[in-house]
Amino acid sequence: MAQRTGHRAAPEHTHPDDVPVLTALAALADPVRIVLVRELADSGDWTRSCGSFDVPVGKAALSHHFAVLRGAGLVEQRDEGPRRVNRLRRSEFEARFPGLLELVLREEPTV
Amino acid sequence: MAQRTGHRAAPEHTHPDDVPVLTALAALADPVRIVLVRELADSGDWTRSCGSFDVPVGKAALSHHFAVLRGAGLVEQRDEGPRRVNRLRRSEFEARFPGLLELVLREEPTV
DNA sequence: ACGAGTGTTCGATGGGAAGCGAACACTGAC
DNA sequence: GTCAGTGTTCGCTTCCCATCGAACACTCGT
Repeated sequence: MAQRTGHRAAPEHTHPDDVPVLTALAALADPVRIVLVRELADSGDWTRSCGSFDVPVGKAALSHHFAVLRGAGLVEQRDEGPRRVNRLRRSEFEARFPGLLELVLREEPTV
Repeated sequence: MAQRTGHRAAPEHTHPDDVPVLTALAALADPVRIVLVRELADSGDWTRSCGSFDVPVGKAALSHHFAVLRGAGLVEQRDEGPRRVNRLRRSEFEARFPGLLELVLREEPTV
């Protein structure tokens, strides 16, 4: 049931509070996803669509990475017209895993 | 070169300062290694030999896990007679990755 | 010198995750 | 309605990592 107004199925979200540490760590232990999180942190909420990130992977893989980030409570998504815009759940994630996000963000951008 | 007194080759260590974030995260993103770190945190330095941990893996895998932990700057090892005793590099790791270790330690022991 | 206890290394196996291309679904503009 | 743009899903391949068993190395008793 739920609304069948022709809208696209809303993405499933997981709140950081419901995320095990291992899931959070695994989500962040990937080069591509780290880039996504960093770029997201440098942008305003709801300003970046999924396709607007500078990562060397195709659409399919990208979609998968965002699913992982959602599942780890790191990213919130909202449908805005044809595209899906993102927001880093900074405060919520920080409340659940103090210091973790900061750690990933304030790190060597260039390896 | 180096002492050839018949001693076993000392294990290679990596200082936390030389460890990339990704390596640290990847090292902690494993159930077995998390248990090792937690048990190690609850024990005094140099009191636990490699074989004294309650993890459901064989010696070979265990040895590998400790190598990973060493490579991530999480564990220091010293040969003591026939066994290899361990120490969690708590303060050094905490200085390099503030909050990370605490995060892993103060978490649901039972999933 | 021998044997028990402890760890490491080697080779092989299995499973899971990341990647791609193609096909499909939805939105908005024309 | 049709088309271009955007993302998801599906099937498949590839690669990496965790694991095991067996063999080897070292230390310490006896």
